[in-house]
Amino acid sequence: MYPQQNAAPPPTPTSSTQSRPPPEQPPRVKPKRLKAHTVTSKSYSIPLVPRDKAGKPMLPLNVGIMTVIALGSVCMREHFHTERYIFPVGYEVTRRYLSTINPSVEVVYHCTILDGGDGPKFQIVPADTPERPVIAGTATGAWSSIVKQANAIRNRQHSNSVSGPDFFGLGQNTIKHLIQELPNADRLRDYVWQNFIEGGPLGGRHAAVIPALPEEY
DNA sequence: ATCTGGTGGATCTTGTAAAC
DNA sequence: GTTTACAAGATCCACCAGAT
Repeated sequence: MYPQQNAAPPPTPTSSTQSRPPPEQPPRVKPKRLKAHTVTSKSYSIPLVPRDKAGKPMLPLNVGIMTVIALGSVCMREHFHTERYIFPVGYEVTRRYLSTINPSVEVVYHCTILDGGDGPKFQIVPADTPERPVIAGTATGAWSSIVKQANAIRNRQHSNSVSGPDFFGLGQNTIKHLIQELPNADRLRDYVWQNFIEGGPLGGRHAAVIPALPEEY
C-alpha cells in the first residue's frame, strides 16, 4: 500500500511495526528472527524419490505424514510464487490432522491449489465434512480456519498460529525439489532456487519416501 | 541418539481509517 | 490529496515431545 516504502525501504522508523511500541517497553531477552525475508540458495540432502522410467516421480507419494497426489503445473503469474514457495496450480496433497467436528479423532484433509485468476486459491476438503470445503486466498488463511475449529471443539486456547505453506507441504524439501523440477519453475524470477541432493545422508523415521497406495482412505 | 511434526510466539507485511 | 497511525493477518523461527 505504500509504494514509497516498497521502492526504497527506509532505515528510518516509519513503518507500522515501529509505530506501535508498548508504552512500558518490557525487556526482551530472546532476540528471535534475526533475518527477515532473506532467502538464500542452499543445498539440502533429501531422500531418494522413486521415479518411473521417464524419470518422473511416482505419484501418489508419501512424504512424511503427507501424501502428494499431484504436483500440478507452475504458473508464471506473479502471485503464484514467492521467494520461498511455489504454488503450482493443480497441486494436491492429503494429510492427517485433528477433526473439526469430533474431538477424539483425526481425519484426512485433501489440500488443493486452484487458479483463482489474480492469485492462487487454497482449498482444503476435510474427509469428515467434504460438503464444507475451506477456501482462502492464502494457505495460512485456509489452515487457520481449520486449526481454530479444531482447537475450539477441544476447548483449547492455543494461539491458532499455523504456517499455511508448511501445512500444505510446500515447506518440505522433498516436495520443494519435485516442484522445482516442474516445467518453467526455473524461470520464476522471485523464487530463490534451492539445490537438493537426492539420496543424501538422512536417517530417521521419515527419511524414506515411498509411493503411496491409491486406496489410502 | 537422531529426526520429524507440532506448537507457540515474535516479527513482518498489508489494508484501512483518521488527521492534516 | 497526502501522510501517518492503527489494526489484523500472514509468515517465519525456535523449542518440545514423540517415534524410529
